[in-house]
Order: sequence, then structure tokens, then C-alpha cells
Amino acid sequence: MPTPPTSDTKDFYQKVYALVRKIPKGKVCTYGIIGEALGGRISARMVGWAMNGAHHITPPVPAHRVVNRNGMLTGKFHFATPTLMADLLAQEGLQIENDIILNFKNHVWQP
DNA sequence: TCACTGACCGTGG
DNA sequence: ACCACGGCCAGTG
Repeated sequence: MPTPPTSDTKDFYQKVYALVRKIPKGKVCTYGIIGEALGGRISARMVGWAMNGAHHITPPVPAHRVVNRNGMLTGKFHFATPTLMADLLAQEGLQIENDIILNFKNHVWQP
């Protein structure tokens, strides 16, 4: 069992992207939930790091639906424009204010 | 090779 | 209720 001989890290990236793509429209997810959903052996930090490569991969990943536990758009600065993330979320019917998702807990989606 | 940083989270004082 | 610290893994200088 054994242990996956090959590096899990690469698989882990793919898992993160797959899960994020699975997030339904109008819903959001947190880094911690994703990390736990992938096995819990990973840190939420790595999830964010994985998203760092989500810019040049295909198909595109709706990273705008991934926020921190606080419901705050922490990664908005990593997007094409700092307002793109809030804009996309607003288009999905989410209410954003001060870079924070209103009623965030009510829009959280879990795998 | 060592050290620091980074789209985080949880617990303690 | 708020502030501070540690833990986690990987990539870059």
C-alpha cells in the first residue's frame, strides 16, 4: 500500500483543481475544506499555493469561488484585476462588500 | 545548502 | 472579544 510511489504533490494539484471546478455556481468553498476533503494530510496553505498555478492551466479553474475561512477575498490580488474576483462572485448572485462575502456561511459548499 | 515567504487555520492568553 | 504564536508543505533567492 502502499504508498503511492510517485509524488502525490502533482496529484494533489489536480485534485484541488478538480474539486474547485466541482463547486456549483453561486456557491463558495474555503481552503481548509478543500485541504480536508483531499485527505486532511495537506495544509490549507498548499491549497492556496496550488491555486497559484491555476492561472496557466486548462481548463480554467473558478478560483474566485475559493476564499479563506473568513469569507474574505484574500486572493483577489492574484487575479487579472483586483476587482475581478468580487465581480465574478457578484455575477453569481453573491453579495460582496468590503471584499467580504455577506452571509458567507449560507453560501458555503462542501464536497 | 540554508532561509524566507506565502491565495491559511486553529488554539491560547 | 481581541491579539499573538505555531504548524503545515512547497517553491524561490
